[in-house]
Amino acid sequence: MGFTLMAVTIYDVAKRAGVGIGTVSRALNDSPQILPETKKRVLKVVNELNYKPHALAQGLARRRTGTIAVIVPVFTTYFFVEMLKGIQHELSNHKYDLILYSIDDRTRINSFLRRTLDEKRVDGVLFCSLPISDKYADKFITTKLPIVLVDSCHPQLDSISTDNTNGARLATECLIGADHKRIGMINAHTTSLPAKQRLDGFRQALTAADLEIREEFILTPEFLDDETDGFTKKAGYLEMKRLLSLDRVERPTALFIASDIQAIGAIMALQEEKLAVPEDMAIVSYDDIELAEYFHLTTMRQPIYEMGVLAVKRLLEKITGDDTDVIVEKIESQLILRNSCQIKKNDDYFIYSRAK
Amino acid sequence: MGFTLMAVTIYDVAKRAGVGIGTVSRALNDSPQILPETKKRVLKVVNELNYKPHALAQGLARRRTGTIAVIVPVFTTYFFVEMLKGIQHELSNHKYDLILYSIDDRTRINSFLRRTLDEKRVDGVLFCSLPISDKYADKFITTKLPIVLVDSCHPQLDSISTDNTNGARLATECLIGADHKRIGMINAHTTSLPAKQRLDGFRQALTAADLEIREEFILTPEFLDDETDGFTKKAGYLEMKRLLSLDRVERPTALFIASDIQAIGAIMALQEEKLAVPEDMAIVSYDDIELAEYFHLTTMRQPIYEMGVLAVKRLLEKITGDDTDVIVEKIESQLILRNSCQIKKNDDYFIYSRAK
DNA sequence: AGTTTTCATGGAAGGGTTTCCACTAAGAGA
DNA sequence: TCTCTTAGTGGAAACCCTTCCATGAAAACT
Repeated sequence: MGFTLMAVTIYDVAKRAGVGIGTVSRALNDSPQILPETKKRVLKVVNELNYKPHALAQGLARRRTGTIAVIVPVFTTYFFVEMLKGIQHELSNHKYDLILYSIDDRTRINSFLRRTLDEKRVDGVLFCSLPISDKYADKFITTKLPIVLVDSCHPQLDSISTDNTNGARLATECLIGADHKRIGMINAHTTSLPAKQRLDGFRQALTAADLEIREEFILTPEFLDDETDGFTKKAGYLEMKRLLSLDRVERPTALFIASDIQAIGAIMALQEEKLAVPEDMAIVSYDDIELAEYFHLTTMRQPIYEMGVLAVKRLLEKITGDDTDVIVEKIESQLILRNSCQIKKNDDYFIYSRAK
Repeated sequence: MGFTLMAVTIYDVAKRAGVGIGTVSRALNDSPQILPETKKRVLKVVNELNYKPHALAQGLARRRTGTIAVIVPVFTTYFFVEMLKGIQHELSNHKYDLILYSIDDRTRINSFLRRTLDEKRVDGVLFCSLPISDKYADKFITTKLPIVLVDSCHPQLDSISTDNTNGARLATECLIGADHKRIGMINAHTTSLPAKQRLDGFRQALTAADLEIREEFILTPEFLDDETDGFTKKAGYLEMKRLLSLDRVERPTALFIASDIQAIGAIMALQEEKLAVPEDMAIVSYDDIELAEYFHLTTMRQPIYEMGVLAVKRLLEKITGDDTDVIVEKIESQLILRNSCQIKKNDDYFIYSRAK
């Protein structure tokens, strides 16, 4: 069959099938405005010539591209991979392609957004784990370019995120339930919204249990690394070191740590002092990354994959029907119980061990 | 400024600047065929109207899209994340966008390739860790759509991959250097090219050291899971169990395991029998995934990030200059020495501990 | 001063679709 | 038999750019 060498267009198909180009287009796009037999004949020729519409030309004419943008911070972590998988999976059910932008410098968030808005290369945007300014939120609204925030939020935009405050409260309650009285927290920088919310939840739990909140037990990393907001192993290690410099009887017996990766750093600091988890220090953390299982961390798992799926579903709703109301969806996280926090028997927490 | 509401085109700019559309185009594309002052005036208007070329229209007219496709198997693993990071990073240096296709069913590899070929949505393809058939290799050649294989290869196509055979040989030599005589291997399915090559390297090392190759010490997972080729924790666990059913004096004292994740499964099997690494069983594995550090695995690290970078560089060369010769690049891996394989002193292996 | 070359410019053509409008032929209704 | 719908079709226009060709003016020649 040697003709496929030069691009075959809709005109070639039309000529060979003895019809007009409009008819070919109708045959291909399931238009009702076409005689079934004509359609059949056209499609036969389409197959013979192995004709495939040119995606760009289609996009230009249709004013939609069949592509969405996914903007994430540079993704080393399990978190984004899992989210991307959810997004990909759901997207592939709907014949959309995905253009991936990963941002390695937060000062350039806006330039990414502007480009996405201007170039008209995509039909919608998933904006993940990054803050969006009011100015750009507005631009998306006036331009009517659909956007859904994932693991982030803004009053005027659709978003899917987890309830960090509530999750942190649950995590802390787990420590309270194990009868700890002196409970502290290692947090990340509160410039990060999740960090701020997790702190709120921590406070709420203590208050509700009538426990004293001792500000010196709430630690925030001192050095500032813009990309990570302090969600690093090193930050956890250093803060734990700081805590351990306190006299034994004076320091907390249990800690809520804002992320697993910090918890792992903290555990290393404990190991250096030959201290055991949970006997010398009970720990509950957040995220349930892959490593958490190996460190027996009791931790809050976020349904990341599902967030990706939901975000795509919502985005496609906005793209197809022009649904204008704003839906802010909060997803509950789940406590994964492992050994880092001894808990009294007969508690009814859901016990889980990652299946593989 | 309120005019940006309806899409502003090159005609709007031309009219307002009092020039023709050709001139606007020339001003934007750094053509030498334009008077500097005219250019200045046009660019001023471009700014005033916040004009941005429509990416699709540009692509259609230029016959290139500024986008490349990256095709990977469904990516849970560190490996692909790292590779994607390398790719992204290098790509962003060159103003190219990335469309990500992740394949979750290998029987559909060809349909993905065909689509990429037909739709003309991308200027080039990076095809990662997947086999490509002769038929499609041919199609890429005749269509002249640039493609670079990463972590995979084909005689007629450009590729960047690591030297698995040599890497496996190095890994095995590490065990030989520690004076082990009964050395076995836990492999993955040899349907996977890397698995096959790692087995070759293993054999070469033993032969070169005049050690007997005992076929019963070479284990391959029995159950077949098409997506993973047996590179799983479970596969490692089961094969180690099988090995441990041998009498103690009869079984190997050291193992080369085809991947870290299998090694971790294997270690769990050892732990169940209260056996220690490396005292009861020395292990060297492959990949240096994030978990490897926590299990003190001596393992071969592949320069994955760099492979991504190199692949992009090569692909862009093929896209811009139409360089027709085929370059097959092999990258050396590096042995990361940790505790899972005791080694004699004064060996000159490069000692490394992952910096963070 | 006249002729040729060079250079900046305008705008048509082309890239490959979809969509809309105009047209025909056949079917329905009177 | 004649008119009014209606269904199916063809193709121009629109989508928005780049590129090429023609044009005219200025610069460089003779």
